Amino acid sequence: MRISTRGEYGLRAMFYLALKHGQGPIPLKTIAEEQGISEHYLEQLMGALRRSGLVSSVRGAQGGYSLSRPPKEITVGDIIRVLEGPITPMDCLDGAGKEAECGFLGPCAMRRMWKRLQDSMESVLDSTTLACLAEEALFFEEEHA
Amino acid sequence: MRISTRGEYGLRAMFYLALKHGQGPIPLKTIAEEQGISEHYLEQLMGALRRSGLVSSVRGAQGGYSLSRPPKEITVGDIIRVLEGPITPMDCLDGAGKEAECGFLGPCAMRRMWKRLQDSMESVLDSTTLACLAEEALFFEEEHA
DNA sequence: GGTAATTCCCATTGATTTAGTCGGGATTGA
DNA sequence: TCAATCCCGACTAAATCAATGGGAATTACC
Repeated sequence: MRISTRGEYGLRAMFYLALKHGQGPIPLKTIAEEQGISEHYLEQLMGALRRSGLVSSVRGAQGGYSLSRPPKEITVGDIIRVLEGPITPMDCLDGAGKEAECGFLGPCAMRRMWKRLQDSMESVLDSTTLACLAEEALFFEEEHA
Repeated sequence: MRISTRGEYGLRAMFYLALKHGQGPIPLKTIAEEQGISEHYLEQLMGALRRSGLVSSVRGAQGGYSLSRPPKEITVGDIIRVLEGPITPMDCLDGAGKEAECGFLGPCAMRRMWKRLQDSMESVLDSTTLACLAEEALFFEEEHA
């Protein structure tokens, strides 16, 4: 039940981009250094985020990555789904016909429990936006100042 | 964010034992056949569950496994923690001093988000007992009859 | 007491995933 | 042009997953 470094690093990178939103493209190198992440590894993650449309990139000198939507329109769930796949504790909940496998479609009590778990996970991840995170970080920074 | 087969199989086995609770020890072979799980693999899981005190075992002929507490006193969370480790999306939430690692103890907005996720997961898993699952299964079986 | 049933324990293995690394090619601003 | 940057595919070492295999210890039953 762990998020891997893909999700963790990817979210941290996106959080950083949210803080810099509106300041033009940020080079990968800056993000990686600032967040203490291997540059090459982060590159792979940013590639996935770009292909999914969450960030856009500009090549060449002065290039870099930026959010393709405002921070309040990007949820943590969006990011995690791109980097970690569907948010589900059990494959049988992931649509795509896989549910037939267990042979207890109707009366599978465990499946209903897993579904409740999935719903509770998605409700947290889909209700938290990058803007939420940035705001929260700012609030607690002030409080500790 | 997936439960592995350890948690899945282990829960299924425990659910089966809950249905048979009070009928004496159930041999591993029966559980494995009934639930379609590799006997040898399930053996390892039952070993862990025994060492954690959730089931007790009787060796020799007529032996087997049984729940060491009534089904309503065993939660899904109990089982998952034994077989999958602590329920947490991120290591830094798992006490034991690991939290210092990220260097953002106070103002880490992401950490607070992960904590909310963890809480929501634990609240589902810790509030569902084997008795709940058994009851639910019975209810839906009737409904579909 | 013998035997079959059964748990218990340790080691091994093949496949997959994770968390990177490496090297180079394409694009663009100055 | 050239330096900064993104882009892409291949490779790898380590860990984890999902078992498999072999055999020792225990016990009910005849």
